Amino acid sequence: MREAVGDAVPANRPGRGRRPAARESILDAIRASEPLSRVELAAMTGLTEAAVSMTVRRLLEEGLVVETGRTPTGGKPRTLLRLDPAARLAVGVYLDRDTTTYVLTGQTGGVISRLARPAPTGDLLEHLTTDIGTLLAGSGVDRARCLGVGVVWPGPRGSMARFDDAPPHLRGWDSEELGQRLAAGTGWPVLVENDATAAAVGEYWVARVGPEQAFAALYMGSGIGAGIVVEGRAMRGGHGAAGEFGHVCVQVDGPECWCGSRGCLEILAGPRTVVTAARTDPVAAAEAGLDPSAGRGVAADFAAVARAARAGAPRCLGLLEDSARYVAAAAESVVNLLDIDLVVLTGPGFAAASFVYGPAIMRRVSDADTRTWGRSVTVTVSLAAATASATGAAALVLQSHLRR
Amino acid sequence: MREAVGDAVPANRPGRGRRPAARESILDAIRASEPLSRVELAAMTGLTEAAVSMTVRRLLEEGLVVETGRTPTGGKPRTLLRLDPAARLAVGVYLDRDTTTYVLTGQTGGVISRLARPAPTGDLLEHLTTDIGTLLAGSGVDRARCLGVGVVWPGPRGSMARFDDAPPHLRGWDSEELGQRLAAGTGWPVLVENDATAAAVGEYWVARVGPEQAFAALYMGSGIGAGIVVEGRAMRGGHGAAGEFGHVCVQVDGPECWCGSRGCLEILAGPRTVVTAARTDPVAAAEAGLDPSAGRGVAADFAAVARAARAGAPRCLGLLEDSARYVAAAAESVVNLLDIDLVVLTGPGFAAASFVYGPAIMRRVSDADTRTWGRSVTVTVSLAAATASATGAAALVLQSHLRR
DNA sequence: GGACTTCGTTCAGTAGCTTAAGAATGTGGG
DNA sequence: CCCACATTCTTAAGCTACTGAACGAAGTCC
Repeated sequence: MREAVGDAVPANRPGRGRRPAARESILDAIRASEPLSRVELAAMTGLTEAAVSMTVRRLLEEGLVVETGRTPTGGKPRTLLRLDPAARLAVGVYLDRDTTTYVLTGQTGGVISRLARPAPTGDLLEHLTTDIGTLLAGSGVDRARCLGVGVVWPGPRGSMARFDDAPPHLRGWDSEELGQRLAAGTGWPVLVENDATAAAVGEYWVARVGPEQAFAALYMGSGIGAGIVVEGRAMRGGHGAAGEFGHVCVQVDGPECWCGSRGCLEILAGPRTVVTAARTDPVAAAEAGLDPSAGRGVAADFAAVARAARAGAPRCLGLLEDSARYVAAAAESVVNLLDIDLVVLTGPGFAAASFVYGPAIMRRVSDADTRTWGRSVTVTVSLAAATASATGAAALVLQSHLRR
Repeated sequence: MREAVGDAVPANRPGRGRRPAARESILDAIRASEPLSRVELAAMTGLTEAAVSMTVRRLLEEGLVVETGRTPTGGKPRTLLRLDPAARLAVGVYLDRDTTTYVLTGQTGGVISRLARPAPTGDLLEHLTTDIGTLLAGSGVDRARCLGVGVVWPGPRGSMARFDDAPPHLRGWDSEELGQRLAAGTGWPVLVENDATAAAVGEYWVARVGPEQAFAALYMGSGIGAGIVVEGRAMRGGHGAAGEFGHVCVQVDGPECWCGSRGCLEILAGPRTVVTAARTDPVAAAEAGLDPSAGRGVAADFAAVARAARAGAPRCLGLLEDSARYVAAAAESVVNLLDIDLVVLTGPGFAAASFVYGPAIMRRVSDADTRTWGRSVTVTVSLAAATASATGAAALVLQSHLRR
């Protein structure tokens, strides 16, 4: 029902036999904690050693996994297994407002090559197809190894039509349709996802988060969202629109939000709000070098404010700290509601300003934490926050394929 | 890892074969939409008709399912299948502050018999064991049909020790330990869960919610919590402490909460706050007939306030409406964050006051809904809100067993 | 060199599904 | 009444992914 566009793996595979559970759990265990030996895999997955042995043999034959080294024990040494990074590839595309970013990643999520283009003015589909071709050709890899394409755009899946401020080149598109037509054009399966969920899956994949951790990725781009991964599965909600972190209410009677509600995080503390405040405050605008008459877009201006704050500009720092108070409160709500263990800040916004937001969230969460809940939540910043969406899109493809 | 106390069903059952997926999906489909024929089951579950046929035969032999009636078609009529309500039983126990409620339910969640006792002053375990015995003996059912005992207490799983206002008879207990010792004492498997999650599972079970609905049960007892069920699975979070709806922040710089944070829903709008406000406001206290010097406990006083409000008392109504504004905002946060389709109000608090909270939540959610998100969230009140915890506890047992 | 330890594989058996064919049970037409 | 026809359900054979148990492999220690 809720499988993504182009996902070629129905829940109950027709034909003979069922979807092998061993394959998925073994690959996921190796991904999260490589290198691992077969005995360790058996212990971690709960499978028998025999089952592990057979499944691993198949994975070795397929080239997904390689044996690398051994560790001495009392008896026969363990043979260590890793994912072969180059065995399978995936393309991730991030359709930002003014830039389209393409990445080609290997099986472990590492970026092999990258391409950035200005947002297309002509036919979106044509641009995507040719740019993906360029990316692959330029990196000289075997196209047959590529598993598919992940596409991320800002905002939830579905139609862009209902958003007033949709980027012009995306206006009128529907994510399902885009996915299907791109799949038809390129011949690869295409997954479409929102930026925050993709970033969460990417982080889960690249940062070796285990399925035992309840995990939330807070994503700040031109808006603010959250991707939530529990028990190794991304939460997409009833209609693929989960993660609207920006519309968590942090002030009952706050200002009206464009969504029709009041006091949403987005309107109180979103990047657009921060930038607007900076543009209209002469001091802050001067600190950040903003041109109040001709803003260069939310993302760029937000980054400028963050740079200024980092360099010591007090007014810009103040604006960010105001915003961070709200974000921290909303983050705490999410942590409390879902019993989250790990919060990762990611996306271009947090990439620029995590030095303010990170400590603010950590303070707010840890206060109640140790005192009341007897847990400890970790708050970190993604290592590749700026490009998290695109690599996340690629990780989506890897995940969906390796779970086959 | 995160299986509950006494749960006899590990994720990968040792021994021969795997956990049969067909059994679970068939039982769940019948539960949600009985009566169903075998062909319909095949269509709904994605299994083949042969698999359905075989699995159903086993279920018939076990007595879990019965054939009841047929519907004409063009050819051979369909044989309709239902759960046999009395085939399996479960006991649910709700350890409230001053009352302990016991229910015995059948397989469909219907209550067969009920027992209420004042909270024990002596040995908790002994009281539980004998009362459960009394309940079963009094209803004259076959003890062998009983699958187990579900126990619900206010607050998350784990130790009660860290809560200052824990009821005296529960103080010092840890949920794991209680479950294990009760299991040892009675010989039945025992599951322990918090009130909100149990109520959510109960509602999911009894109200025939399907797994395609993302579902949140908001529970108001002496505190306020949420149980979240997505894709048919209760979300328990990293440490079984998910659902702390009461500690969603609805006002960044709101008053300090006992949890160590600020502006939590609980402190702004929880039943305790409402009751305190009513006790200290002479007008409201008079309307509700509260004795300001000797409150009868939060639950009772809250119910009194709600009764007065329903009868037209303006001050009490005002207090509830104030509270409802906050609850509605927090509910909206949850709906937006998790893309929830269905919100059910349950627990004694909402049982008494849903006439205020229901419309308030509905208004707030539906405003942004149709305008922005193109979805439609349903807000309803549980049919058995007052006893939802106890029946939910029983439903937990049914669910865990039938998923074997 | 042989006992011991630990790791990994092989082999037979089984549960839970599949596909494919057929049996059961109704309807409607001559 | 009997015979197509439609539809539902069952049976039979086979495949796959596992399990358990025994065995082979590759080291260490004495």
